[in-house]
Amino acid sequence: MADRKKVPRIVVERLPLYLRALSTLEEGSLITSQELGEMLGISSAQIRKDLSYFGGFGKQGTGYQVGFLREKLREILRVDREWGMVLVGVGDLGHAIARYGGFKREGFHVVAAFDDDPTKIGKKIGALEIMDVARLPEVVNRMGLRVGIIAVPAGNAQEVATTMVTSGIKAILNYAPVGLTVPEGVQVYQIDPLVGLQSMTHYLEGF
Amino acid sequence: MADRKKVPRIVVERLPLYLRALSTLEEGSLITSQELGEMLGISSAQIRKDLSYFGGFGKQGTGYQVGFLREKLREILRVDREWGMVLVGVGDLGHAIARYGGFKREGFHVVAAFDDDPTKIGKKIGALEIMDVARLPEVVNRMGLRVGIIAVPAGNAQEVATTMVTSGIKAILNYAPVGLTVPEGVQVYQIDPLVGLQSMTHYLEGF
DNA sequence: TAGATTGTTAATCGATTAACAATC
DNA sequence: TAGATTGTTAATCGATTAACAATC
Repeated sequence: MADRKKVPRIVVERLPLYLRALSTLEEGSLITSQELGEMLGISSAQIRKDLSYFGGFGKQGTGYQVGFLREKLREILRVDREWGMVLVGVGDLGHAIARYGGFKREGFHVVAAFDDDPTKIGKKIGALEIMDVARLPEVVNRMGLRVGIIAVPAGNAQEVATTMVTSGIKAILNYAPVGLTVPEGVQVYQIDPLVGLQSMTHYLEGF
Repeated sequence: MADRKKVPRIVVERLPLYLRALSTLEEGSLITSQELGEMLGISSAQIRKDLSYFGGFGKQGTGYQVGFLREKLREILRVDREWGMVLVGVGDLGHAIARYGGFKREGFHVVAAFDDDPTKIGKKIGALEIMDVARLPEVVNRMGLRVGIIAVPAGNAQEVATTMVTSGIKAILNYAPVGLTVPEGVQVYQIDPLVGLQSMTHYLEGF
């Protein structure tokens, strides 16, 4: 019943996890914040608090209807539609990304792929023709794309990000191991496996 | 000068970023917390506080010696050595991971690769022969490995994680879109691009 | 020394948890 | 109604920032 106060980013980042857990359950069934919390290793209070930023989706004494809550979360996250994405960088990682079924299944589709390597341009990746990155602005504009994926080496990532932003991209999934500078209002989500490895090894005592 | 109080995980996860920034600088040069903060978009106070959990590495009035601080961070994170890693799941993503130069460059090497697909077992990935996942415990034990990477579908990830843990793995980089349950003392770092996409689209108003 | 920046303490800010009235 | 669980407020916890004495 809130919707007034600013929603912390960390709250928004938990909603996809709730969505993921709900999709393992029967549409028509009921679930309590307690049960959902146990599935995710999160307190029931946190789940109720998180949801309350966006409204009241449950029933006292009963819990939440799985299908209904799922629909509401999809609306909040705006994943109740299909999103076309532009991919820049078609190396090993780019190939894996373009082919990954987990994105498509959730409505995220790579609809254009770019590289700056002349030996790759013109080749196909699935049904997609790899294009010269110079054509990115034109394509993003024509297709009205808002989501971009960066899978180029660290040294080229900022340049690609800047091009994306000036072309109209508003959300960037960045696989390059470098922090990006983008204007206010543009989202960046950093995929950083090396940070993961390097922080985990800190805890490996005695090896 | 502290080293008493418990270090928050979020602090440990920032150290790799400091390390990354430092490696773009001259070994022998000096840097202030102010400058390092500007490079990373972090306050200078936070950098000094983070470092103070582990000791005093700077000089008042001067700043930090790049090479020295870098060495200290490498010790703290235990990345002042080579780490052998076991990879399970050799699909597109697994291939990209095994071939990724960014891990090797920082001393993280995939030294054994496994899959449960009979058509893949025996094939090579670079110099590595893909082995039956049934042999994982034996290999992890023999090679004394502590770090594992999971690149299997969501449905198999927990099973793989459990096998890894019973085999002696203490740190898991998990690319499967599912939360893992592991015993206390085992580290998990979740790579979750879909969470990234789904949380970013929330902010895309009016598209 | 004079100037500058660290390392640390205290103040602030924000997120999580606890508790319970509301209500289904 | 009686029992249960939400939604929300207040209390707690933890992380970030500000400020400054220490000191190079």
